[in-house]
Amino acid sequence: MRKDSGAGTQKVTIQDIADLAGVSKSTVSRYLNRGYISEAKAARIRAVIEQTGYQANFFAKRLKMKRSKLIGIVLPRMDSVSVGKLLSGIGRILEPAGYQGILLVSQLQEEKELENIVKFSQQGVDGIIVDSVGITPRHVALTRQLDMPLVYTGQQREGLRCLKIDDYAAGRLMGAYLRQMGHVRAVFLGVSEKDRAVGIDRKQGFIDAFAEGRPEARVTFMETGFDFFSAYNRGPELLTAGTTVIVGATDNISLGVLRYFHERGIRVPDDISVAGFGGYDVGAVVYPALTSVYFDYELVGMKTAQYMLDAITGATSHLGGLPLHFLERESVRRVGAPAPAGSASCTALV
Amino acid sequence: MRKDSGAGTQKVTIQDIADLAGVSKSTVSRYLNRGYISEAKAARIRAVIEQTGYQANFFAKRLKMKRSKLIGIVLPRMDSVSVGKLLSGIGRILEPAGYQGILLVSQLQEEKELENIVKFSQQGVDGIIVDSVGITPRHVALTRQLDMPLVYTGQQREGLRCLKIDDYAAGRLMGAYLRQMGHVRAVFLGVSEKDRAVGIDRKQGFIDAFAEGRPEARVTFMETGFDFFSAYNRGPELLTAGTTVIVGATDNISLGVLRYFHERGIRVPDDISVAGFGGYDVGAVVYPALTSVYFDYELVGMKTAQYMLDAITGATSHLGGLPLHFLERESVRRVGAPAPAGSASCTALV
DNA sequence: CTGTTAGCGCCTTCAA
DNA sequence: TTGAAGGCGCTAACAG
Repeated sequence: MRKDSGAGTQKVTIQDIADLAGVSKSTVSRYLNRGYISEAKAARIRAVIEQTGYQANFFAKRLKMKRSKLIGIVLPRMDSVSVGKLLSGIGRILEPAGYQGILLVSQLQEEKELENIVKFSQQGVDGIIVDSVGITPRHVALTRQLDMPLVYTGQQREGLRCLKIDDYAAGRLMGAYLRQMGHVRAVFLGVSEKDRAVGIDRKQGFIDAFAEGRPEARVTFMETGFDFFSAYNRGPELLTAGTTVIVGATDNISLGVLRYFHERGIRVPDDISVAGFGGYDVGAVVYPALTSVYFDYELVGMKTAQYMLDAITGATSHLGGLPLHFLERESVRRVGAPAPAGSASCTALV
Repeated sequence: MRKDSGAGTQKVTIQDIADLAGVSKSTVSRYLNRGYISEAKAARIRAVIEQTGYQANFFAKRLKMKRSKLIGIVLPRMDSVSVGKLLSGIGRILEPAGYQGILLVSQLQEEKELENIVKFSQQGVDGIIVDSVGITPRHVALTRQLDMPLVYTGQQREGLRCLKIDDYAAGRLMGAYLRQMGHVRAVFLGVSEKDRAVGIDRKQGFIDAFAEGRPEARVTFMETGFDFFSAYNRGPELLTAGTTVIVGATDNISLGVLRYFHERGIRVPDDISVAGFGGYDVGAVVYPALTSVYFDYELVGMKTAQYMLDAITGATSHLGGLPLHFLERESVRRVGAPAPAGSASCTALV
């Protein structure tokens, strides 16, 4: 005798409902997938399923199907706004396609990142999205080993599926803006060069556009971490002679700088200008509101997920570009002679 | 002929390595699980596994085992610092225990939250953690239906496994502090009462402690959303006669208020005090730094996960309390006569 | 249109 | 200790 109701999910199998409906397993299976059954039996089956609350066993199904409808997502960390947005974007695409994301966090460690990729591949996910902090040769090798598609975001590497904002272009956008605002000497408060995207490309883009055709322009580089506080602690070294603007590689860094200046009674932007990258909401709430380059991480997530889906189905991807948006707010002031009008655009499509 | 190496994971089965090692499937299986095999065969098997890079098929294993080692996590949203911390905490416990979290996001919709729980139950996870925005009778009913443990966090409900910070106590902590700082008239800028934890408990705790034994004390309630901007927009209504302090139900709300006051040239805390809840890092960077009650969401995550594990293994949980920490920073000033010394403690264990 | 027959890859008695 | 056999729940030919 079988528990007829109330009891938990998962106990009743396709066989049970076949018996109850007086048909065979395969008929039920057909009903469940693409029909080809008489309306009469379909109705009976439907009724039985209804009243038993039958749910197909996920693992049995996957074992047969060879496709898990699961996408592994490897993240460097969890406690970051940009990661949150990225995930929202990924989910926005994955969910309607019937896929589900499953996460593993690498805690900013390369070793763990690799491990996580391997772990996912063992679990038979259909694809892996990696928000990497740095793609090494080992990543490349591993990626080739795997028999499932990998899509990287956050970092870029020749020959791999990658999708990220154009950090170099973002840097240029900021560099061009500050140049046009008349700044000549800047401090770029950046992060480790191990992070190629943020540590190198973004910085280099800035320097290139800032210095372009101006031998007198000077950018001093200083390194810090990703959080407010480590930036705050670099505060005392920031004010070198002639510097008129501090550019943080991320908004968080710039926020730390803003705080430091506030405590020292140094007024922004009157005494010195500050700018950042990311365009987080919080930058609009502090005062002065932080001038920044906005990255639409949610869109990055969406495109990355689409790239993944295309890779799975074998479709060719037409992803278009990732727009960069310049947020001119309050933390930068114009210095020296006014630049020629109309020399800076506010939105670039790269 | 079989591809001997290089090729992807997942193709080689237990049968393959049995053949290669000249033993039976069951022997290999035994080797994989708890041994009981001669060292000789064990060595041969080990070698073969090594060189083939064999990985047990996840789904086949789960199908047999009835345990997935997967914990479903239902989140209201992704783009929030507290959710990120919560997840970090959960991962910290789950991972060493050999479990893995798998996420579904409800986008703050009750309907989706319920759907997500059902979805997980179908997938055969071993347990579900729900960071809920409001536990309804339907949640209660559904929880009873399921044959796997559910643990709620974020909200509380009799008869369900719940684990959350004590919002009432947090409210009291703030209320007591402001009272002791001499404030008499406050505006509590809170959220919808549909969110019982934040919308009701936190507020009520504040009111109770703030007004305790002081018939002259007055708290005006105003409702807003969870983001800076909706709080910012309530700015014009904030300054009612005699009000000396604005308490935001979350730090984000208070940040919006701070910005509004800044724009109006209203000085904090000289002209008016502001305080919040959450104790996010960013509150330390704005100026004045925001006085707040700190919630250790990472710890909440850890305890929640532990609760889950205990529920799975049938162990009884000894979870202890969740500490609340008062962050006295710069945004509140003392008004009127000094309160009797030593009447406020800075840390409460609840 | 439907039932029968095979497995998917793994774990687990059950004898040997 | 080991191998053979059975089955987890489901899908996918294959005949009818």
